[in-house]
Amino acid sequence: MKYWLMKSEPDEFSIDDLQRVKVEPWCGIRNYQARNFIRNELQIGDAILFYHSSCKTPGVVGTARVVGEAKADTTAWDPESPYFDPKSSPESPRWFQLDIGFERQFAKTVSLKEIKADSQLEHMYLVQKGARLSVQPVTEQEWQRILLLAGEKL
DNA sequence: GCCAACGTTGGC
DNA sequence: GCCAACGTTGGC
Repeated sequence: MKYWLMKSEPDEFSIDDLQRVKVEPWCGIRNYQARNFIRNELQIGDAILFYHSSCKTPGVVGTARVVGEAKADTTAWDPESPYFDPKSSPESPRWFQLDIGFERQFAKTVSLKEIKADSQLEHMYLVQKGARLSVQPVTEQEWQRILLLAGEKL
């Protein structure tokens, strides 16, 4: 089992939304590196740190799990969708999505500020300069450290 | 709202 | 294949 971090803008889709719907098709990824992770490396059962970005307190707010296989992102060929990409088609899909299931919401957000200040997390991809990937790998040590900072049981 | 750091596009 | 222009991300 692998560990990942996924970013979401809470104004668009928050951990509360995920808790409500239980399972969400994670679509709209339009970055090739993130696409490759989604399509090639994320597997059912993999664990996800759910991260809120572009908000008052950016940080990890809970966990989720991969619950579905990668499949073509149909929003890419929907002209009405904000994620429309004319270069993707049902015959040759360019973008992929997969189902994410709610796991837990932390009682306390592990803020980006805290993560940056933590010497054990200084190598996390998230805090590297210019790191913007919305889907990124996390080590088991980083996973455990984040849960510890959240005051959660592993 | 600003802007640094990237990624993408498209002319050449 | 180069690279300038443009678009996006996301913290502040």
